[in-house]
Amino acid sequence: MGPTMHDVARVAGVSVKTVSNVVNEYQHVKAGTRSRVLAAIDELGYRPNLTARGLRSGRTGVIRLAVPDIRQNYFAELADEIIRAADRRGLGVLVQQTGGDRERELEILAGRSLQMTDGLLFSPERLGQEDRDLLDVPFPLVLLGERIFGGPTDHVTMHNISSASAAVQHLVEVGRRRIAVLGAHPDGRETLRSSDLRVRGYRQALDAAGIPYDPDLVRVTAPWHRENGAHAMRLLLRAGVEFDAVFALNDTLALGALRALGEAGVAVPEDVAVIGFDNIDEAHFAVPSLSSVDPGRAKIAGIAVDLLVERIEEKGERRPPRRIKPDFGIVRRESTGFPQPRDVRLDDSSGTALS
Amino acid sequence: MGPTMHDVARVAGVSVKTVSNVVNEYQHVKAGTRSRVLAAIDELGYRPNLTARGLRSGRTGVIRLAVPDIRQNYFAELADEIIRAADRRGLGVLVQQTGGDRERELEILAGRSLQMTDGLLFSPERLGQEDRDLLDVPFPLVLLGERIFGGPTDHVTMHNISSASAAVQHLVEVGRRRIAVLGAHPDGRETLRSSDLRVRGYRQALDAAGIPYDPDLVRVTAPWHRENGAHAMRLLLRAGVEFDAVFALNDTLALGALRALGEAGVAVPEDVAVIGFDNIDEAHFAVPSLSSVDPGRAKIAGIAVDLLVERIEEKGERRPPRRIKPDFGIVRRESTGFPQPRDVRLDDSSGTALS
DNA sequence: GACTCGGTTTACAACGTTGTATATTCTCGT
DNA sequence: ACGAGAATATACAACGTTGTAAACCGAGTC
Repeated sequence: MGPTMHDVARVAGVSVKTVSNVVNEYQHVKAGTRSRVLAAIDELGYRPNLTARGLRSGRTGVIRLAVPDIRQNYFAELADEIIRAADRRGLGVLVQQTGGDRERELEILAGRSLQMTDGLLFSPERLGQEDRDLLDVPFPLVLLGERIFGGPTDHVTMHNISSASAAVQHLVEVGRRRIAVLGAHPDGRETLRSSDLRVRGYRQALDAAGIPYDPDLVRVTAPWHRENGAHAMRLLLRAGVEFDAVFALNDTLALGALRALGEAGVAVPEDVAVIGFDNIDEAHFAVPSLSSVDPGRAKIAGIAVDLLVERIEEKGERRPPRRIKPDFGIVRRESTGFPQPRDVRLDDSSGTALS
Repeated sequence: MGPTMHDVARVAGVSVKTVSNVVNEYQHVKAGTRSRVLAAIDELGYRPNLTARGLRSGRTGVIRLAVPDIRQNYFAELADEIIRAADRRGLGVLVQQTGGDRERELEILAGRSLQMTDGLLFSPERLGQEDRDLLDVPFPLVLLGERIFGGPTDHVTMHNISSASAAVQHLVEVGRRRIAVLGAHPDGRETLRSSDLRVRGYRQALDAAGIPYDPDLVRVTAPWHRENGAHAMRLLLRAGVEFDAVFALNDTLALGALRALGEAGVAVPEDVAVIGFDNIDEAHFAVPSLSSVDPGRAKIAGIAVDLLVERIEEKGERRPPRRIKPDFGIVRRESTGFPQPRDVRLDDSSGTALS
């Protein structure tokens, strides 16, 4: 254990509180005293004990981020943005993984595990609308993603329907009419999962373009891993259904699909155009480079941290929960016939929505 | 702020210490007392305050992991393994990023930032052998990676030379003799960086196979990003140097190289065989799938956490620093002519049409 | 020279927990 | 019945920090 304020106080010949005042840059400390204390701090190599400070203040300066799996590109990139945003505000980020396990997600909410943190950013993968009441937890919580709506917490999500619709519209604009979907969810009923929302956007775009809906083109694929994208693509090719474009509900599926198309000798984008969702870094470097929906990840991270900090600093009255969706954009790349990557910003609802 | 032990004690009609004893599963508590306390805990929804516990015990149950950039596959996968290993031991992981910035790396070591942690796992990217003395820090530290050797701390690294040599030997075994290297470092002198070590392994393998060394085949490429891999590959193709294989010093470079080879219409592995290093998840799903060196990441993570825990629990005398290198393996995939077994794990219903 | 009033410094308690030492109760053998 | 010794429960202090209130100091005022 390093030296404490008491050690510094003894060396400098002052009281502990004076040391504390110097450390906390309190105004009314005489210059001479200050420099004596600073010298002692330097001499002893004193560092404030944040645990003790945390006990006094009730704050730790650390927030938790709980995601399904940090290896998934989307979450790695999200974590990166969140760590940066938190760092700018002087906060550390403790990362936890649920591995897409419902029990683990419940544990996270129960605060059963580590709670030496000021708040939680939570991106659930198995909890659903029916678990909404579990979100009423006794600590600051901001929800990420689209599995639960209308809960008692702040919620940062994306324009799933309209951005999916814009993606499909982009395929229509490059002349496609038989557009397959990869990544639908087995459950027939339309729910509030992102897969269902994105499929809804797909149907809206078809309607708007006057293209009939063909259920054979909507392929069930879960979970959204690369191999599943490839597998679903192979099945679709084998099924003999005619199609000239693919809308993959995330980039990872799309990259798997690119692989399967490559294996089968199908040219992209000549024979089949492909667009993904998430705009992960890798989309830029795939062969061919992958067009995608950019959901505004950096903004999502910044807003999420801001909301959480707001909640942490909230005194008495709790303001009502907010739901925020950043702007999205369609990134046109080779897989839909745009050789030079060009980022185009679209927005169906001018500015950050607040609901 | 939630209820404290004092609240529980009052409700249960016992002393705080008895509550503490129940919470800590101390042996000698009468069954009746225990159940009364547990009932009170339940009624109030009491949760122990880990900050206070940390102050008493001097332990926080949290370790820091500092890596250059969590978005890089290697580090995401390393972080994943470390979070799992730490979780198994009841530890949380606070993730920090240095962004490959020397100043940030120095700050990390200075403990200037957050030190409400029990120890640090540190993977530097800019510090080098000359900074060895800076590693003598007043908190438990385990070093990851190969930028600094012989420092005063425990160090988990890999068999860079022999595994690189094995990779090249694998290329020789599949009949290649003109083997290019992607990812060498500009600095001429051989140092202890992983790039230099891996190039040394390359030369050893050439010597062993009786293949002459051709400096034109060793391409300087830094940093190790996908686009640089593609760029270096394009330059090599344009340079008119003859080659029938590529050893990329990491998988990310190799994936970039695959892209450039694809663009140029060069067949992999028929015209050029490619092997990478790190065996990131993505190598498995590239087109074609990428052969690679598996450095034993899971073991690295487990050992690193174990060493750190050992240091944290160390009482008086400090044992001398250890250096540990897990076993490595060569993973043979399509890019060196080994067709990939289709091991697909999926949902029952995956890949089918929605209707 | 007593008095006021800021600036400066201090002692003390408190944050919530657990180790130590001590007190109380129980169990058992004689 | 009566200790001996174990089992059970308690009071108090301490971890390192900071808020509170009070004390101290020096200079200006009457």
